[in-house]
Amino acid sequence: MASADRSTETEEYLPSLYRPSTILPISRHRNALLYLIENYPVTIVVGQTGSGKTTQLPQYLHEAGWSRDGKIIACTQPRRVAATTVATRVAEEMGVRLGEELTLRGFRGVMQVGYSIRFEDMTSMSTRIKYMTDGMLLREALMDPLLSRYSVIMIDEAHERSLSTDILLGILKKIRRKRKELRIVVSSATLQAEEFVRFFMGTEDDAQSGKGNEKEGGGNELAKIISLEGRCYPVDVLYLEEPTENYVEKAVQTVFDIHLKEGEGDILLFLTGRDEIENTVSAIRERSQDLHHRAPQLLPLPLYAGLPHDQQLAVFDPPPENHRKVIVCTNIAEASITIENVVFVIDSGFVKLRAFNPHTGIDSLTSVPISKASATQRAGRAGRTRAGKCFRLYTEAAFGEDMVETVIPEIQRSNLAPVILQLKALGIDNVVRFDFITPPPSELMVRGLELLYSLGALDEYARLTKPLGARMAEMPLDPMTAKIVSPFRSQPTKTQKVKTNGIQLLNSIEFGCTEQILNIAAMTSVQNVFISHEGEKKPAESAKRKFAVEEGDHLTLLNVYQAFTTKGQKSSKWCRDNYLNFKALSRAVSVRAQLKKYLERFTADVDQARSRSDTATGESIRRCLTTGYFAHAARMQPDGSFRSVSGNVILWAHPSSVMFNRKADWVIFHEVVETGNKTFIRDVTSVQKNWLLEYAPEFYRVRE
DNA sequence: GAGCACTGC
Repeated sequence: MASADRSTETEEYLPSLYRPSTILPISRHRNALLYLIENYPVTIVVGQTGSGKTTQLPQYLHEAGWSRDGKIIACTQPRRVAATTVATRVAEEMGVRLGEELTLRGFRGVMQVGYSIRFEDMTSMSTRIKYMTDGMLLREALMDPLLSRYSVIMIDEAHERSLSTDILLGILKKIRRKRKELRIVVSSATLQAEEFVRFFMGTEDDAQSGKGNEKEGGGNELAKIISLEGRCYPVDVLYLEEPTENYVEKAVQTVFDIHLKEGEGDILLFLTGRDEIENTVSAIRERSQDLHHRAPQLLPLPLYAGLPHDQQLAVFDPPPENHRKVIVCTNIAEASITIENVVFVIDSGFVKLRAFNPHTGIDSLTSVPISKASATQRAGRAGRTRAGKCFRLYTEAAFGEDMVETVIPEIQRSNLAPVILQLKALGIDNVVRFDFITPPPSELMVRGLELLYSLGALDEYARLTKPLGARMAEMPLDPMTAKIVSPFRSQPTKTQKVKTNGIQLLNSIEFGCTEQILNIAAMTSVQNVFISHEGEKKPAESAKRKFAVEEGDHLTLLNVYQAFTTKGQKSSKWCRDNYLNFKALSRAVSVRAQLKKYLERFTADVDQARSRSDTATGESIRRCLTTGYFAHAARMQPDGSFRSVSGNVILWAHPSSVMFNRKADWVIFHEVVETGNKTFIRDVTSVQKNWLLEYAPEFYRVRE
């Protein structure tokens, strides 16, 4: 132990190129890992942060020959940033190992180690180890259903149970039956290891009947667990003696208690959202003025995903002399972002979680108690640099009795329309019987199937339609947006033919607005287009008004996109002057380019479509939007609220919408978010009632 | 008249 500790210290002085990877805890398990992977189809690696599994295991596999004969070792990550940083680091390490070829070091390393994320494919023919986002591997499965290029597929951070991870696990279990030589590695936190084993042990029929067994191989031959110790420092966990009514107030108080009574080290405070964070930062700043001017000072910094990028980076800067940083953050710092030098963690015990209600079709975003796994993860953030302390703003009894072990997987609380579409495109005809590690509730399945049917992506036998449904699945868009971008008509179903005199869902080419629809689809795919600098709300509002279009947000977003790419010349200065988010708009440009490539592949008529786009009117664009968003329709009530068509729910235009204080009758909207006690619709556009009846006759006939 | 956890293709 002593020697391990010493080498950890020296590590910080050494350039990363010479990082002595042999001292990582995983190196002791090298042979055991290789033995298991050689002899068992599935290996579950239980490893804490800092065990080195992500960086070392793919290298061991490479050295052991798993990348011979042109095969590739894949390692998936739930986040883009992880895929790129890990790949870069492993390329450096391998460069060192090829010591005699010093001049080729970086080159050789980068060529053998690559990464693939959306918009960035850093791989080549000679790539042997490939880090990638889990969503990217799923995309590849559309082209190569057996993922035949890969000899080993490691699903890293599987315990996070992202949508893509869960789908991949089911797909991999299926692939493994056809490719006995494929090796699957699942990396997991302690709590869920057994669940992964049970999943891979069970046959498909067992999954349906709810019981696993060990039929295949006649025993425990399929999946094995191996545990790696992590490398982190001990963290003292402290609880409240009495529960608190107001954790925000308690948090501020705890910050000052730590500041006055504890030693050096920064503080990480977990809260739930932007509002709470900004209020807390101000409260800490205000109360800091009471500190003696020569005593150590506090520097409170907000951190959440919606914060402009430069302000996010501020949390990594070393604080000025005589200052202690207090980073007040959302869940973003639980797994996505690591900040060095944090010694104290304050955990509110809450997180905002999204859940989809299949009866109303509404996504709610509400604050709920975290899971035990999350609490452990948050506490661990205090022990990355040296021994730390975690102050939990709840009682030990609440931890033991009120908190669930792990959070409900995303697949059990999401709109499944995109999942179903993806599975169908992967050739899974019977999605209800698909081998999910945890099957989603049937109401979610039914709702998803209904939506896809009404969009024309599935026929009355729930088969994927061709070309429309198949093409929709290929595009990186949600199904409703994919419908309006897709250049294909849906084939009328038998009942439609009878009931609607042959009127069908049209497409953007026929409406003559393909170019505009591409821009709108790209804009609704990015977040936070408008920025409001703190204390500058007024000028930001009037800047926004310049782009506003009376008919709604979609045409307003179209205006912004067109201004950015023409007048604004895609410049960051122009964005600043107009209170627009340069990064978001640049991303919209990339998304649009990508969507355009899909369209070009789908149809040779794009040029023709472009010439017709000059004649596009606001009305034709709004009509086209209606063909995809008819299920998201609502009607304004006399009091200014809206009543939704499906679920009959009271909705309010989001304050960011141009419809916030405008009169309208019928509208369609991109998304609904329920927060606290109000339900908001975002990206709202006015339409006419007869368009809804015209473009979605069956949907509205049923509703009436 | 007042507000948006986190990811990913």
